[in-house]
Amino acid sequence: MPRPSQRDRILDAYTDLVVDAGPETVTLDAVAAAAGVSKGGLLYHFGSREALLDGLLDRARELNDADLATARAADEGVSRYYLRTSVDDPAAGSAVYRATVAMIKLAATEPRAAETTRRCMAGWRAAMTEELGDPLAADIVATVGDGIYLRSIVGDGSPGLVDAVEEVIRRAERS
Amino acid sequence: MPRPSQRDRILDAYTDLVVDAGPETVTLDAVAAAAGVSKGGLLYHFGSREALLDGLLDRARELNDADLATARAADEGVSRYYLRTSVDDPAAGSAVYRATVAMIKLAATEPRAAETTRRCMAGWRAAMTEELGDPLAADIVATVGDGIYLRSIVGDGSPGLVDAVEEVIRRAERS
DNA sequence: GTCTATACGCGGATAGAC
DNA sequence: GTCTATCCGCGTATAGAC
Repeated sequence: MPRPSQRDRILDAYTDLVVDAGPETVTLDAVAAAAGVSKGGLLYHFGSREALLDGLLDRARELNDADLATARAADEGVSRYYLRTSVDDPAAGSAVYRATVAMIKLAATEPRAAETTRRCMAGWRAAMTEELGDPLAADIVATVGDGIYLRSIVGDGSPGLVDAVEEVIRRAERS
Repeated sequence: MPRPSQRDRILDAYTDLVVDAGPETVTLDAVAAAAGVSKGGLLYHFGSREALLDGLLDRARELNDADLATARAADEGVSRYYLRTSVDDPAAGSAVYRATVAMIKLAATEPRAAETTRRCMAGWRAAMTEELGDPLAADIVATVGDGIYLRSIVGDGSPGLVDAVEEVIRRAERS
């Protein structure tokens, strides 16, 4: 992994700010300061606020797709992988996780972000349906994962589910 | 029910705008126009943007509490009631539903909204735990409901779950 | 490539008429 | 109580130096 480009550093800063302050309060000034560049410098890399959003969304999508690929290749299976990584802590979370949370927070306001989020969710649901065979079981697992994301958006964890991933899947599968 | 006060009309307009455009784009001008008053008129009733937010949050909380009380009294039980009403369509939704969606969208940015949302969620979870006995089953049902809300935030329905409410609860309960 | 300085528009809030 | 007019601050974007 080469050292992160200036572009990536800026996107990292933007992502972090969105995750812990919310989209509305994030200004170009704040992003620039957090990334260690001036506003002018930021606007050299991303011509506008919208371009910055697109940058975040593109990267979120890439990270998501890579993560889904990893999950598909994992021994534990997609469902287990998804549920397990959904209960991560947003603050200490992985790059994918933080990008995803940022994307969802942005989705409350930006149609583009909502669209990208739907795409990502659909990918996971499809993979889980494929894996579990039973569409309803897949839908339950996917929805539980989505619920966990919503909770982290509102600053709530899902402690009860962390240790119950196996059992949740087992119950979802019963017919 | 007396005809809605001007205050309520304004809150209705604000709620609707947040639900279908997102918090970031909603200006006092837009709210005033939608409510059929001038910006000055709006600011007579709510002294600031923040006061307007508080108004929405207070009402959302009231509506939520009343809804929870209804659910507790319902023959079908809290879990079934919660899941069933969670799959409502946001556009055509009830007042509680729209207020809740608005609150969650606001939660992405406003700590106060996040706090209120957590409170509301906790109330439902508690009621379901009480009802089902099994904490994990309650947690699963609650999380599925939350996931359904997240989906409607990003403009996605949960068609597969609409007709499967009974079955979802049945599976969640299995131990 | 990155910075400083500045122009510009918009949204929030106030003052005061009616 | 509700309106119009106006002010002010802030955030985006541009121009141009280095």
